[in-house]
Amino acid sequence: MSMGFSNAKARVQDIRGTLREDGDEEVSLIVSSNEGFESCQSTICSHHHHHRLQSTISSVYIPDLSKRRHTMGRPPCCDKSNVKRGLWTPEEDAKILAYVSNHGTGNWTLVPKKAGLNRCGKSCRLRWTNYLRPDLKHDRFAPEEEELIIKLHEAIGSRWSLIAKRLPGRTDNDVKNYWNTKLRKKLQKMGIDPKTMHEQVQEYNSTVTHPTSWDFLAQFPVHDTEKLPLFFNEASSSCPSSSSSSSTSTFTQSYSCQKSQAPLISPTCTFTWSEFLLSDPVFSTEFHHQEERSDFDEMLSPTNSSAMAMAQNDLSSCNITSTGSNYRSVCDHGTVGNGLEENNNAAAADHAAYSSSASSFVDGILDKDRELHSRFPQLLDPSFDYY
DNA sequence: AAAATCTCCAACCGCACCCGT
DNA sequence: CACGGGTGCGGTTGGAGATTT
Repeated sequence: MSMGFSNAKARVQDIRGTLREDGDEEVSLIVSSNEGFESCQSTICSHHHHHRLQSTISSVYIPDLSKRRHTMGRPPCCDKSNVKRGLWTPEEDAKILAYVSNHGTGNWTLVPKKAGLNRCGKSCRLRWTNYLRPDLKHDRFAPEEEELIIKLHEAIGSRWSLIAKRLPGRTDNDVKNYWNTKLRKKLQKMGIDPKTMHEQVQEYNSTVTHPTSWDFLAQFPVHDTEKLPLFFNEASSSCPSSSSSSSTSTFTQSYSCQKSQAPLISPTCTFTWSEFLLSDPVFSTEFHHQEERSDFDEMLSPTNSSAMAMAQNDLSSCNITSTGSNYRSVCDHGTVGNGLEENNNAAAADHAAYSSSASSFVDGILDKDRELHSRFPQLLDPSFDYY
């Protein structure tokens, strides 16, 4: 049974909390739906930053109020305004939850009045969409999520809402904050300027209009789906040779030199961004909305597809290295040589250890970079010809 | 130990777009 | 077509807590 308040199928009838002797709080929710009433209980642990109810309606999110920061984003912009701003109290959260569960979302300007809140409607909407929504994740970003954010940002820039839609349970605000506080700095430390990368992609995209470039890149071969990132496996369901893959097999193939192995690849197994995006339940649903449709029509149109193709190319086939201030795709422009081909296999063999040692995508890149340099010191030789 | 600096992220702002009238 | 309310979105802020000096 999966419930979400956004469609008003479930209604919170009552919320009660009891403080236990150990400091944790016992929370009881009475939820009704068209399937009847349901009671669920959970414990808010004082040492956990966030919390989800563990029950059959685990999608209902109860924030850990004990750790809430008592800060404000900014002081009230208008003293004449009589509405409250700043952090939300548990009581206010409960009112929003109760209101949304009873009435659903929409018409947020009426919410404060109907819910008995001294807030502006916009603030209520933000609180719901960014924090209280039951389908939100409140745990740390996974390496797979990092990877996806980086690649999508490279392809489409800071269109956080679109990126967030590829990350179930994450809001645009989450992604944006994570990018600004973590990922951007990590990339910059590696000598990668994310802004420049995206601009280069855009520039390349604007100069390359010949459809064959898209055809070539879009059909960039996939050798072995078992080694592909998880989200590519999702997209490659049409590929007869695709098989299931564990979520740990995320990184290695991203650094393998696919292009040099093109002859080995079955021509029947291809990948396209449009397939990738449409294959996702979240995306495919959203794609029916006109706004997103126009966004992605634009993004995926033949004349604008090279950016996505480049990103796809990068994702599926490139050997990313970070040497000094350079960020380059070793295999982008030609054969690298037997060494790297060999390395592809070696990298696959090393996959398990590699995945477990890398704490994040970026860390993974750095690890892989070091590994490559130790295996193939000729890559560091200035006379080495990539082309 | 205290001060300075950095990190994180919830919340805000303001613009643009959608949609009904 | 114009208007206005509602909503979506990206950029920005600011202060508590963490870390460094």
